[in-house]
Amino acid sequence: MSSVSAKKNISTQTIRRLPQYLRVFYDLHEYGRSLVSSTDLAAETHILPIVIKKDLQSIGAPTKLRSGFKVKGTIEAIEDFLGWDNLNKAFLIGAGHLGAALLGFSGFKNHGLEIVAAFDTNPERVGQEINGVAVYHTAQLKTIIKSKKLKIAVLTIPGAAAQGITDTLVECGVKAIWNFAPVKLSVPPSVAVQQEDIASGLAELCAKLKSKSS
Amino acid sequence: MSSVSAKKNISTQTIRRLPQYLRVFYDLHEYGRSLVSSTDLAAETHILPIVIKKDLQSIGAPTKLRSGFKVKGTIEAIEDFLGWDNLNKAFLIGAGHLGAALLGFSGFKNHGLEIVAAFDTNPERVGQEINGVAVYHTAQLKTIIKSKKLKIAVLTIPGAAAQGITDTLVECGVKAIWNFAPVKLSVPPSVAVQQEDIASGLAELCAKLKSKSS
DNA sequence: TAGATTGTTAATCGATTAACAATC
DNA sequence: TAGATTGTTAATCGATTAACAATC
Repeated sequence: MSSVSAKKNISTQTIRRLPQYLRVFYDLHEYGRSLVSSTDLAAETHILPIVIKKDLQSIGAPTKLRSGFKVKGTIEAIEDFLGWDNLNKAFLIGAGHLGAALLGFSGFKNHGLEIVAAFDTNPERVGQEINGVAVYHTAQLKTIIKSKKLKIAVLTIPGAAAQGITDTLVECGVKAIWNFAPVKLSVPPSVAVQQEDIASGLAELCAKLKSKSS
Repeated sequence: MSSVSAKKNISTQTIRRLPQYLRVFYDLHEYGRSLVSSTDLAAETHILPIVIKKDLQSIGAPTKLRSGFKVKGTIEAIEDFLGWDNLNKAFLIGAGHLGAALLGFSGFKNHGLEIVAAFDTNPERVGQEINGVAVYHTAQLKTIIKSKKLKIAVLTIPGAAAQGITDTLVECGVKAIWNFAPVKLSVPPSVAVQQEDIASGLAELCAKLKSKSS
């Protein structure tokens, strides 16, 4: 509990928008812009300027002179807030289609995440390398997690196996689980879980489609 | 505008939870349950019973006797609400890692979606078949969309190409776009867009992780 | 009946949007 | 200065949660 991060309840929605801001700020920085106003950002992102102002304000993005946010400082503020200022080592369980897609997503390096190992039970996959990441047998899970002191897991396995594996992960001291299996995981309160459900987005799309074609 | 669907503003969050309910109800139906109470559902899903009651109520799920929701009828209500009662034919653009993962996700057939064609510009992929879906060259996009009368697109291409392709899709009469590229798309109001940003979930996880390890 | 449940209205909470003063 | 901007407080909107009557 550092006195610096006197965190004043930053909303989930704000947090979800931060990566988008970060991408825009990276671009701006590359183009040499040092300041940018919330109205300019609004034009770029299609988000209302007040929302942007509030969001960036809430994480303490630096903003001098009435000429907008400091580009470099805001990048640092977002990265710092999310802990993306240094790479978090993570591992992935389930090297199927989705797992391989995530392993191939080089963008994670801009997002604070470096996947350093993958696990699978399928003999065809074990021993392979996917995008430079070695695939180990799940039997080696405990040993490797502990020796490499990995704390972040990405779960891309079928729902039926998810809770069992999760229990093992918790035993091994894993602190965060990014779960793509469509199953609510039970974990002790000290472990962070982020649940992704691809079908939620599809449901939203279908509802929009229906209302448009009324 | 059928008088049946006198839709009374169903919240986005409710819509996003529907697929989860649907999965549970499929299971219940398979196990032969014909009725289920919101308290039982709450135990299964870790969602508060009042939330479940409200959600299902809002889409008109049938619920007789003070003994809960009718399993079969609720499945039909959810499927009907989302338009998942008959399969929507869709196509995918960008047969890279993520595209292949989505093509391999057989679960879509339970979710009202059938991907019938894929497009890519990479000569190594064109002409291939991924999970039984043919990969065509993007040059053939217009012809095939129009001849098959496809209305739903799944975009798994790099951000830089997304808006250009989108313009073509709109020209061809596409009505819904599920966009996995990290770019806000500009479309006419008659077209539904669902934006997915994988980084949002990661940001949420990192924020949770930080607050737990304070 | 007693008890568990839905149905429905009200209260709370949180996030977005508006308004406007302060600034350089 | 004039004008665009941040800073900050208030108002609105929407979603969640609580409360309790009605039901079989």
